[in-house]
Formats: sequence, C-alpha cells, structure tokens
Amino acid sequence: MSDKPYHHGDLRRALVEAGLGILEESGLEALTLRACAARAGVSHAAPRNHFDGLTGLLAAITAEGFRRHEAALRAGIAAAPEAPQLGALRGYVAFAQANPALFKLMFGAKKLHDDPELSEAANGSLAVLAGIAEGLDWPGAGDREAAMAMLWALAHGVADLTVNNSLRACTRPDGTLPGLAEIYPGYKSKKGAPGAPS
Amino acid sequence: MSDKPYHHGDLRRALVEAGLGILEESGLEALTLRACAARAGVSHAAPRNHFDGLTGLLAAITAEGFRRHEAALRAGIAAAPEAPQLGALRGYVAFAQANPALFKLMFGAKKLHDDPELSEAANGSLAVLAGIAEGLDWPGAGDREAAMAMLWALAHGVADLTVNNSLRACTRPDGTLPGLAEIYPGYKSKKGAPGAPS
DNA sequence: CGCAGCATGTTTCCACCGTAAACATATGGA
DNA sequence: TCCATATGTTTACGGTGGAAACATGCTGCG
Repeated sequence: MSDKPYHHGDLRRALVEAGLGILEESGLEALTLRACAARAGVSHAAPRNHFDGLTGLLAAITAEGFRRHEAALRAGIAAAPEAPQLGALRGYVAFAQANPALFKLMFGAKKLHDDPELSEAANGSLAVLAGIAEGLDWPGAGDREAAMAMLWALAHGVADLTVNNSLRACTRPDGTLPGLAEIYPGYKSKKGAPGAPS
Repeated sequence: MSDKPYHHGDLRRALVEAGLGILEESGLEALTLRACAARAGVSHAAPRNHFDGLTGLLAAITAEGFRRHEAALRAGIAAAPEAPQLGALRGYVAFAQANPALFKLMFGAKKLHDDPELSEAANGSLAVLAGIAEGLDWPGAGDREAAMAMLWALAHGVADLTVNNSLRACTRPDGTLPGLAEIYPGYKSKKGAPGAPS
C-alpha cells in the first residue's frame, strides 16, 4: 500500500522530495504544506492521505534529513581515518553548511510528529557518534556517554552557530573557523574504532 | 517620543513583556503578534506603530533575551571565580534550560529584523565570552578567536541539544550531563581575566 | 485660548495558511 | 460485473500577518 501507487505514482515520496527541494531553493519559511502539494502537482488536501497533517510531512522530511546527516558523518569519518572524531565533526558541520534550511528543520523549534521512521533515522546519526566516541580517549572525559556528549555538543554548537551566522565574528577571512582543526588537542584514537556500529 | 507614551502608557515595553510572558507560559508556537497585542490590551494592528511588523517585535523580544542571557553568563562566572570559563558555560546552559522558548527564539531559524538594539544586545553576550576566552589557555587553541569559538560552540551545543531534548540519551538519571564538569581538562585560568570587558 | 498636525490606536479588509468535511474518481478483488 | 476502499478535489472555516481607512487624543504653535 505504500510502494504501489494508485493515482499519482508514489505521491508520498514526491511530497518529501518536493519539501526537500523547497528547503534548498527557498528556505525553511517557504516550506508549506500547500507549497509541497503544489510542487508535487496535487491539491493541498491530498497530502492528508499520506501524512498526519503538516507535522507528519515535516517528520518525514526530517527523517530523510537525518539519513543524509548520517551519511555526511560517515563520509567525514572516511575522509579522516586517522582521526575519526575530527572527521565526524567536520562532516557534521559540512552537512549543516550544505543544507542550512534542512538542518534548521531537523534541530529547530517545531515539535514534530512522533514518528517511528523519524526516531530510527535520528538514532542512526546518534549511533555513528556513539561509535566514534567509543574510540575517543579524551583526558578527563571518563565514560563513553561523557565523550559522546562532548563530541556531539561541540559539533552541534559549531554547526548551529555557523548556520545562524552567529560565529561570523570568529571566522577567518577565508571562511574557515579557527580552532576547528586543533579542537581535539588531547585525543588519541584507539585501534578498532571504526565508523560506527549498526 | 519613546518614553513619553500618549494613549496606552509605554505600549512598546508592554508588548515586549507580553511576548516574554507568552513564551514562558505557552512556548514559542503561541508567540503571535495578535496574541501579544491581546495580552497588552490593544488591537492587533496597534503594534505596527512601535515595531516593523512581527519581525520587529520578535527582534525586540530577542534583544531583551540577549540582555538576560548576558546576565546569566555573568552570574555563572561570578559563581565560579576560580574557573570563569566553566562558570560561563554553566550560565549559558542554565539560561537555556530556564528559558527554553526564549532561547529557541534567540537562536531559532526565523530571520529577524536587522535591529541595532538587537545587535547591541547580542554583542553584549559575545563580549562576555570574548573576555572569558581571553583568559583561556586551551592547549592547541592558538589565538583568542579560536578559544572563543570553541568555548561558545561547546556551550551552545550543550544548551541547544538540551533544549531540544536531544541529549536525553546522554543525561544521567539525576539530570546532570556527564562531561560537563570535566570538559576543560587542560584549561588554566590566567590571573586578570575577569567577567568581561565593556 | 484655539486650532492644526501628528502620534497613537481601531476597524475593516485581504491573502495565505492548516484543517476538515463532502464529494469525485480510480483501483482491485469478490 | 460491481462494490468497498484508497486516493485526490472542492469547498468552507478559523487563524495569521499585513495594509488601508478611519477615529482619537496629545502637543505645540498661532
């Protein structure tokens, strides 16, 4: 019932892609139920057959965002095998900079529908960070949760402040952020701490 | 012209306070131009005489938020004279937890009116962090901007993820966040690095 | 003193939004 | 064949921000 379209041809997926396109082209403020429906070529009431109102559609878009977010984390880790934590941080920030509107939606203020698809996607990104933190031997950070919290918070803080242009005062003329490369002075990666579990 | 009210009695301030009250009581989604006007006892078109539409009102509310944010930073610093950076971080997070809706507005996705009052208030908080970073001798963080960016990003990341309940998986049963106290393993505070300049 | 001008606030209207219900249409199985 | 149901449309409603016309009261100048 979800991959065998009747009238339109997988309208559910079309609506999510329409939302992602609107986010890229026009930003978060333009992300409207009616706009998504129009871009998908259907009436504004059609989405109700596939999502629980606007919040349901936003939850589906956000879930796709977390899947891409997880991919960005893995890409960053793969690009820096000798320092996976730093690579994950770079991937985290790169994703936010490449998809600012989507990032704002994912971590924005709006309360989304409690969707199992969304939970699973978000947990995917979390699992990547958890796997990375496993190999992080931060001086003073005792347990795994502490290391993960510190890593996540640092990455998210840089990403969010960058998206909101709040770190503008700290960025160098070439656009890079000072301290990002030196941000893990005391880490040393243990062997056997690959990309992530799951 | 701004402190000598004609009809209402400082409606501008009343509207900002109404907005802050709505944020506290009902959250960010309830923060509406019409709701603020109603709470201040005027028609929904009255705010237009004092603000440039909704974004102008939100900018004024956000400016007041940054003033309180700066006060929270200073309070956190004063509470930990031996470790001002850690104190500022605690103040940053405490403010976000005490005023989640206001924090979301301040660092949320909505593009606010470019207001000199808002810029000044935001720069006030920034100056506090800059003054703290001056005294931060983080191993590997070369210049002042780097230290400030790291400090700010870490504080903001913890605060934002806490507000969005995203760090729920990392919080201890008693509600504290692991790693927060041990988060500055290598810092040592220099003498003569007080609360902040300005 | 009195009136003109302007700051302030209200009323009314408009376009857009999300939601809901009634209605239309196409699909697939009995 | 024919009906139950999934899918999509039309229409309507309340709520939002914004704009214009109108009303009200202060303030300063003659």
